[in-house]
Formats: sequence, structure tokens, C-alpha cells
Amino acid sequence: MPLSHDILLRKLKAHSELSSSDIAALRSLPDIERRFEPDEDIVRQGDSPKVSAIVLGGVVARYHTLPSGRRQYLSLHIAGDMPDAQTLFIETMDHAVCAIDEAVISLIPHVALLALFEERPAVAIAIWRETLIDAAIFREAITNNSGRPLRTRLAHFFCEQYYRARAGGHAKPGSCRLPLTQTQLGEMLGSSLPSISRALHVLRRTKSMDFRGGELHVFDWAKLARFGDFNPSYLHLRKPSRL
Amino acid sequence: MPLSHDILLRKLKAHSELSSSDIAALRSLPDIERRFEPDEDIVRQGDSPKVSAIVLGGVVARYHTLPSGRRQYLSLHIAGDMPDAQTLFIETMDHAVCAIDEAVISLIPHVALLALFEERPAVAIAIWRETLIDAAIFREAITNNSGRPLRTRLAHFFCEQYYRARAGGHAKPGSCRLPLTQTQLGEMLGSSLPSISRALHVLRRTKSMDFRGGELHVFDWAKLARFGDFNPSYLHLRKPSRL
DNA sequence: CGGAATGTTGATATGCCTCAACTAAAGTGG
DNA sequence: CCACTTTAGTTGAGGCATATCAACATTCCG
Repeated sequence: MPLSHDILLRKLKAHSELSSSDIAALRSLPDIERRFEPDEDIVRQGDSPKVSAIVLGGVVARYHTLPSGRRQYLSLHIAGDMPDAQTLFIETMDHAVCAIDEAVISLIPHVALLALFEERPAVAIAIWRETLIDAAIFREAITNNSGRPLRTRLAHFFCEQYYRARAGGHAKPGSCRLPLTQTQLGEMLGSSLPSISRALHVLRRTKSMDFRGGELHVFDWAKLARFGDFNPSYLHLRKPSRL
Repeated sequence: MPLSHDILLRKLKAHSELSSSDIAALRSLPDIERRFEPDEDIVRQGDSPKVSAIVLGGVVARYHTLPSGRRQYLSLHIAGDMPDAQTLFIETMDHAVCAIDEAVISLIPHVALLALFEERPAVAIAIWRETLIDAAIFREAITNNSGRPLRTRLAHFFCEQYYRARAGGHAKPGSCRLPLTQTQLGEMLGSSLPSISRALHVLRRTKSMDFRGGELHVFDWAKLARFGDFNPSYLHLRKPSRL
């Protein structure tokens, strides 16, 4: 009964109802824990993994590699997230998943998950829903990266990370971990390092936030959210976090 | 036994195995057919529909509305697609779906689909997979709109539409329907009308394609795909189309 | 303490935006 | 069927946000 599954459970409960037998079945899933170094790949583009990952600690990201070699980060994942749930039903990875900082991952064999789905359809639905929320986050990223000026885009990104960290219970009051370099922020938001640096100065000057040393500080949530044009409804969490 | 479901079936078969009883069950789903005018909304942001839509004809799009009023199109859907499958498990729409040209839609009650899923898990998995491929398309859109110059972005977009139309059997040899204005292309790719117009001229000058009158013509697929940095693997179709 | 990685800042270049005028094509009503 | 209006697309001029290149400052870490 790996305690680690409680982390997934907590995440699923944020949007889905599960019975006590669902929960028990989930808890009894076999898993292997693995630690990854910063920047180490967890799954690569083209792979066909036979396990799915749950993030237990640290930060993990999905990314594409462009022919130029440039990296485009697609999403960030923290404890409780299943960044490669899709490998259950799509054989080949169309993107890669890597650790951003040092990350601890729980790996669950597909066969075990599929057996659980058959026995406990409610769990399958909860994880399906999880993948659908992922898709909503991707859609928001399309809009964010295509339709907003860089300052707004950056603010929106910070809002999302902070909000998700809080919703998952992984934030201190007023701050959360966000171990990205400015180069990586650029690769996330489709922008260059110097532009990120300058946009960040603009944000800091609003006094609503700060970002340094891999830590995101939020001083004035309402202001930051306004600045970043952020509305959390796309995250589809049942009880909106108080911020 | 609405024949219209064969259109969905064909789509699902492109990536999933279904038994004859799965197919029979799918065919027996009740549905209502509805016609939508160009630009008419099928579902709106904030709605909680009790039915899911299958596109039977025409072109349909998902979109966000920005506070400025600007529209960001997120994806395009043609016959066989289920642009709002997610409403099965996510109550509230975080985006809207509209008809681009005149579109015919089949609406299936959620209750009927959910009952089918219970009876025929393979169908549930096929549709789950469908939503996962949707997510892969969103990811590609993030990369396309964030990481590539406008000409490339436009070429990539044309490649995707043409490839998907062919895969679904909705393309003539060398061309497919794509009833978008340049304004809409701009709202798709996060760009302005004049820039689209100029980028389009560049593409036309390569002699690999043309786009006019809502029709996309492909003269030299290999060239266009190269220009658009297009690799169809993210569409996860079992038998890659010959082009 | 020295070297590598990260971030800041400036100068210059450029892709794309905005505004605007104009052309072309597609309805619409007399 | 033709003028009238509307919508769509083209083209030009000027400006701005962001890219690129480069030098420097700072922090981190062995």
C-alpha cells in the first residue's frame, strides 16, 4: 500500500468523487519509485513506455524539440500530476517529459492501471477527467502564447503555476516553488531570455509579485491576476482556492 | 440506426480496434441532427451541455474569447470529429464551439454515451483516445504558434488541415475544403490579417500550394511539409496517409 | 578562489502590428 | 441586370515589441 498514491488521490479528489473502495483499489496499485536529476528525461519523444508516471516531488515538464534544436516546453507538472497518462492509450510519445529540478516519480505499470479501470470504472473516469483538464491547460497555453503581449503572458503563467500549487497544497502562504531559469521561461512562453528578463522587471515593478531563486512570491494576487488576464475556470477545480 | 454514426466510426477506426458488437452498439446510439449557420455557436463558454456533438459535415472550430473581444481559435474540426467530447466528464465549457461554414452536427445525449461506455469499454477507450489525440493537436499548436515564424506557422497549419482531411477521406486529390477567411487564419495563428496576407503570398510563391475561395490546394506536399516543419506523427493515425 | 551558469543591460535589427487607402469579389435590392 | 453595399483581400508607411548580438554583472558551486 504505497503511501505515495495518496498524492495522486488528493489530486483526483479535487475534481472527482471516489468511493472508499475506489480509493482502496487505487492505494493497492503496485509502483516503483524513481529519482531523476535536473534536466534528465523521464520519457523521450518516440518512446512507447509500459508504465505511467505520477509526480511525487519536484517539478517535471513536457516539451517538444524543434528542428533548430530549440526546446518548446508545453506544460509544467507538480506532485499529484500524471504527465504521461496518455501513454496508456497512445503508444508513441509525440513529446518528451523531463525533470526540471530533482524529481521523484512513481511509475505504475499500464497493465495494473488498466486492470484497475476495468474493476473500478470511477477511477478510469477520474483519470480521464485529469487528461481532459490537461487538454484545457494546453488550450489556455495556445491562447496565452498566441494572443497576449509578453508581460501579460508571463503574469498569466505565474498565476497558473501559483494557483495550481495552492490547489494541490504545495504552496507556502504567499509563495511557491518554481525552479525555472529565465531561459526556460523563454522556452515556455516562446520568447528570448533578454525579453523575459525585461518583462520580469515590469512585473516586479507592479509590486504584485517577485520571482527569484526558483521561488515565486505573490504579494497581491488580485493585481497579478488582473495583470495576467487570469481566470482559473479552465482548471476545473471544484472548490476554487482562496488566495 | 442512424447512418450518421458511421462517420464517427470511421474516425475511431483510424486509431482503435473495435469488435463487431462494439460497432453495433455504437450504431444504435440515439441522436438528433442539427444544422448550424456560419459563425453560429454550437456550445458557448460557461455552458453545461447534456449532449455531445459529432461533426457530420462542414467545419467547426473551438475558440476562446479574450477580454479585448479578440477571438483565439484553438482547433478546427471536420466530419467524424467530436469537438466537445470533454463535456462528458467536465461540466463547464472553458471555451466555445462554433460553426465556421454551414455545418451539420449529430447530438448524442451524454446518458446514452455513458451507458454505452459501461456496456462496451472498448468504445470508451476509443473515445478517450480520441480526446488524447485532440490534446496532442493542442500541444502541437502551442509549439507552432509560439516557436515558429509566421510563414512556417501558416504552412504547418495548412499541412495539418490537409493531412487530417485526407486521413478522414474528406479531401479531393490535391485539395481540400478550408472555409476560412484570412481574418480567421489570423485568429487561429495569433497574427493580423495583413501579415497573413503577406505570408500567404510567400507560400504561394513556393508553388507548393494555393489557398483561395475556401479551398486549399496542395501541389507539392513534400515541399510544403518541409517548409512548414510538419511531421504528422502527433496525429497518431495508424496508417499514415499516402500523399 | 576560480569557473560556469545565470541574469542584466545596451545597441541594433527585424518581423509583425496598426492604420489607412484602395481593389476585388460577393451579395442585395431596384 | 446593373448600381449599391458589404465583405474580403492587397498593399504601403510608420512604429513598436521582441529578437539578436554582445558586454558585463552576479550568483552558484566545486
